[in-house]
Amino acid sequence: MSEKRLYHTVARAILDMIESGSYPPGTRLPGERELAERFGVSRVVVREAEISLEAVGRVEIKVGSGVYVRDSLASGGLALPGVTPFELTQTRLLFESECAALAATTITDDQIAGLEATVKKMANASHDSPDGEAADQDFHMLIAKATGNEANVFMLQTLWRMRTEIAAVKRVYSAVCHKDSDHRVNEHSEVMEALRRRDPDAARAAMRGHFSRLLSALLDASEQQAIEDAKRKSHENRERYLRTNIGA
Amino acid sequence: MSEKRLYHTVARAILDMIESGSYPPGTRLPGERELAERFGVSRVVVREAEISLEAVGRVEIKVGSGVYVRDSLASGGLALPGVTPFELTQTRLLFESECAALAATTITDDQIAGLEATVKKMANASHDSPDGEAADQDFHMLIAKATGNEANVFMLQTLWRMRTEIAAVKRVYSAVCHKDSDHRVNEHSEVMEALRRRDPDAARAAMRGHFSRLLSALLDASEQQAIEDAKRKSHENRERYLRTNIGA
DNA sequence: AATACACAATTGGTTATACCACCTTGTAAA
DNA sequence: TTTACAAGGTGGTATAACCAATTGTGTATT
Repeated sequence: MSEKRLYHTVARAILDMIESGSYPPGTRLPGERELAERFGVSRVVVREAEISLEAVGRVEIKVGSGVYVRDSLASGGLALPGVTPFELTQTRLLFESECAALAATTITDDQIAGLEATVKKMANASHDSPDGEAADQDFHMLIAKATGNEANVFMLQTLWRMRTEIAAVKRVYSAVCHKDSDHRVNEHSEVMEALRRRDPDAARAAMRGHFSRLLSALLDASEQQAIEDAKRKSHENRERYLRTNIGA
Repeated sequence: MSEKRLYHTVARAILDMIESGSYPPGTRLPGERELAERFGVSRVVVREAEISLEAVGRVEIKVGSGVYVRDSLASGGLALPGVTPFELTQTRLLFESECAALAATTITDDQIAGLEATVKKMANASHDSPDGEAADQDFHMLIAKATGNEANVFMLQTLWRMRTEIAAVKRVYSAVCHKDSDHRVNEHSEVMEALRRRDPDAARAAMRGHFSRLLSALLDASEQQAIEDAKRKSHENRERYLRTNIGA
C-alpha cells in the first residue's frame, strides 16, 4: 500500500472516492482543508493530488468555489469505446506479438540497450509504483518504435490510452499487475532476449506468452471476485478469448 | 493570455523550455529551487507545475535526483501521425491478418452472408467508385466486428481514419486501387472462403496475401512516378517492408 | 593506481502557518 | 421582492524549516 510519494496515494484515494460513486460527475468534493485532515496529511499534499487529477482531466478546479468531478466522457479527444480488460488484452496480444516479430528484423543495438534499461528499472521498482508502470509502457512503446513504423507507434499509443483512460480497465489492470510484477519482468526479459538474437518467431512467441499469461491472470482475478452467476460468464470468456492462440 | 493560476503559467513555461529543444528527452531540468527563483515564484508553485506535467506523462520525477524530460508519448491523442502509405499498409497487414485468423473461430453465418454481400457489391461497382470504396471498408470492418472484440473494431476504425484523413495516404491509395479492383475482389473472396471454412490459418494467409500484393502495388506505383533518385529509396523500402512476411 | 567506503551536498517530499483573491451565501437595506 | 453588501468559505501563493533518498566526492584501504 505504501507509495513512494504521498500525493500519489492521496490522488488514488480521491480517485477511489470518485469511482465508488460517492461523488458523481458535477459534484463538488470536500475542501482541501477537510481532506487534509481526513487523510492525515498536509494541505499541500491534497493540493498536489488534486492538481495531478486536474491535469488528467478527472476534476475541474474552480477558484474560490471548490473542485468538481468532471464527466469522464467529455475529457476531450475522441471517445474511447467501452472495452473490457479482456478485449484490450486480446487485441494487444494480436498486435504487439506481430510488432515484436517485425521489430526483431529492424531493431538496433541502441534500442535493445533501451529495452534492457526498462527491464532493469522495472525489476528495481517497487510493486505497482508509478515508476514500474512507466517502465512497462516504455518497454512496449520502444518495441513499436523499433519497427520503424509510425503507424505502429500510433496504434500502440491508442491501445495504451485505453489502458489508462478507461476507468474500469485501469482498475482491473492495476489490481492484477500488483501481484505479478515478477512474472512481468521475466517475460519482458524473454522478449528482449529474442529480439537480441533477432529471432522473429521467438519474439512473437515470447510476446504471445506474455499476454496469454496476463489474460489468464485477468480471468482468474475476475473469477475470484465473482459469485456463482459470474462464474458461468467467466467460463465462456475463457473459452472464447483463449481461442486467440489458434495457429500461432 | 495569462492563466488564472500561477502554476499553469509555470507549467506552460517549463513546457516551452522543453519543446524549445533546450532540454531533450532524458535530460534533467533545473531543480525546483532554481526554477522558483528564475520564474520569481515560490517553490510550491514550481512543484505543482511539475506534478501536473508528471500526471500528463511529460516528465518523470525521481526523488533525490531531479525531474527528467520524458520521451513525448501521450501528448496530443487527437492528431494523426504523418504516416506513409507503406507504413499504414504494413500495419494493416500485421493487424488485420491476425483479426482474420481470430474471426475464423468466432464468425457467425449471418456475418459471412454480410461479407458475401460486400464482395458482390464490389464486383458490380465501377472502378474506383465511391460504392466500391465503401464496400471495401465494410468488408474489413465486418471482419473486425466478427472477432466480437470492441477494441479490434476501434483499432480498425483508427486505421481507416488514417487511410481517409491523411491527404498523402488517401491520394496514393486511390491511385493504386483504381487499377487493381479485380485483384481486390478475388482476394476478398479468398479471405471470405477461408472464413466460411472456419480455417484460421487460411484466413490469415489470405489476408496477408491481400496486403502483400497491395504493398507491392504501392511500391510499384511509387517507383513509376519517381525518377532515378527515388528508385534507390524504393528499393530500400521494398526490402524493409516486405520483410514483414517473416515466419508467417 | 584502483577500489571501497563514509560523509556531505543536492534534490525532491512534506509540514506548518499565514495571507490574499475570489466565490458563495445569507442578511439587511431599498 | 429586489438589491446591496458583508462575512465566511475556498482555492492560490509565499515562506521557512525539516525529512529522506540520491549523488558526488574525498579519504582510506588495497
